[in-house]
Amino acid sequence: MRIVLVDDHRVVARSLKAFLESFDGLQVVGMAASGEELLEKLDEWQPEIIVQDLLLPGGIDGVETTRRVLRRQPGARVIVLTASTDEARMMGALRAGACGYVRKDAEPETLLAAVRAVARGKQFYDVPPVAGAEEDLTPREKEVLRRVALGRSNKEIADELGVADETVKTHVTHVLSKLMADNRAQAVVQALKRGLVSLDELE
Amino acid sequence: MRIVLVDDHRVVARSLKAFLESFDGLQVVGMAASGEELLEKLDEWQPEIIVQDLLLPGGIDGVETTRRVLRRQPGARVIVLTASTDEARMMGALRAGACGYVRKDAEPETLLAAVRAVARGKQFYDVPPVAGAEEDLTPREKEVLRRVALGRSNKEIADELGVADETVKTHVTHVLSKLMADNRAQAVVQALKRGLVSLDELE
DNA sequence: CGAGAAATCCCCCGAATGCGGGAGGCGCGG
DNA sequence: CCGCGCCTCCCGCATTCGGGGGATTTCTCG
Repeated sequence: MRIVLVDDHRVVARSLKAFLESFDGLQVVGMAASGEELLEKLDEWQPEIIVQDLLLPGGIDGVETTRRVLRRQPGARVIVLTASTDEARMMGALRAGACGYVRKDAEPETLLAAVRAVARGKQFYDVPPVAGAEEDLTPREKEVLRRVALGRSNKEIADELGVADETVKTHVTHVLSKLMADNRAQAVVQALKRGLVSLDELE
Repeated sequence: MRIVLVDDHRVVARSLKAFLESFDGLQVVGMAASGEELLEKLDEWQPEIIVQDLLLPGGIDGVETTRRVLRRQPGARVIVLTASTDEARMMGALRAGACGYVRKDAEPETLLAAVRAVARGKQFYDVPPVAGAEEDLTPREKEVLRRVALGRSNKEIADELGVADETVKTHVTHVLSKLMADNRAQAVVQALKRGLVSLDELE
């Protein structure tokens, strides 16, 4: 099994390598710290399985990385290995074509099982604890929410988006309602918890 | 070297074990997923070195874990291994007596170097990229900030703290100034980025 | 003792926020 | 075709925010 690890935490990546390679038949043929790096080396490595964190630095995030990898190598199998219970992002990865999902706080055997299941062409999902009602914000609402998290005022957001501030107020009201938040501060926290925006991308 | 790993991500912990034990003289004699678990097994394991994440589940966080461990085993050496560039929390751990600090996105050799340095009685700090002007909020200001992050209004905070809302306004103004934030939403983001509050503790 | 920080309270004031409602246009799928 | 969701805009209104000023007490530290 030719495996590639994608994790910006090099200590973690190298350790995963040691762990996985302690089992027969598993070989880590490459490690990347970002989506860009993975895409660069993809042809060279020709991995069968990609174990990938969702929280990656650089221009393309984990979900986008998965999407692009599978477009280039439809035969590859992507296992998402992530720390946070990041439902929105996880759903995104699955929709992007990942066929495995393991949380970092799972038993190591779980990851191993995932690798082996996926290698046999099966899917493997370390089931999330709760289904969780998918709060879907409209594209516009997400844009507004992102800017709210950046501390922008309604008027500033209106200027940036080229609309009237009444429009922004409407969007904000809808966002607050959907996130069950009483004000922008709570909306920001909720957005972060649900992975609608990430701390790292703010600034 | 008797090493104990503390990380709630079991996949990561087990992998670290594999990585560290691939070197002579290093032996992982125990792994814990929380501060409580570590404290329970401390007498049994008798570790010389403890490699510990700062973001731990359960009642006691990473900093508090370090503090308690060193109170019980002053001879033990604690290396903090953390993912986020979490300055406030890091400083807390150092003040609590940790003698090593390595970021998870460092080179694996860095962790190895840290273990070996610490084993020889030295300190090892994988220097943070920027010194970062330590914004020290007063205790009261931190209390207020936490509640701002919870989405409380000034009046609500005033009631909770049993003071007048003008007082809260003063504190909030000071916090905004110190965090260089223009409004509460930005203050929340800054607080999260600096580890003054953590996402997990918010509800 | 005196300096200074911390915490508390007070006033004024303009701007931003959040809520309620209404309303028109546009595109997509039944 | 007709409805429905999305985006857009508008009005009014009570509340909250954030900045400015100044004031007091308590406490620590040199």
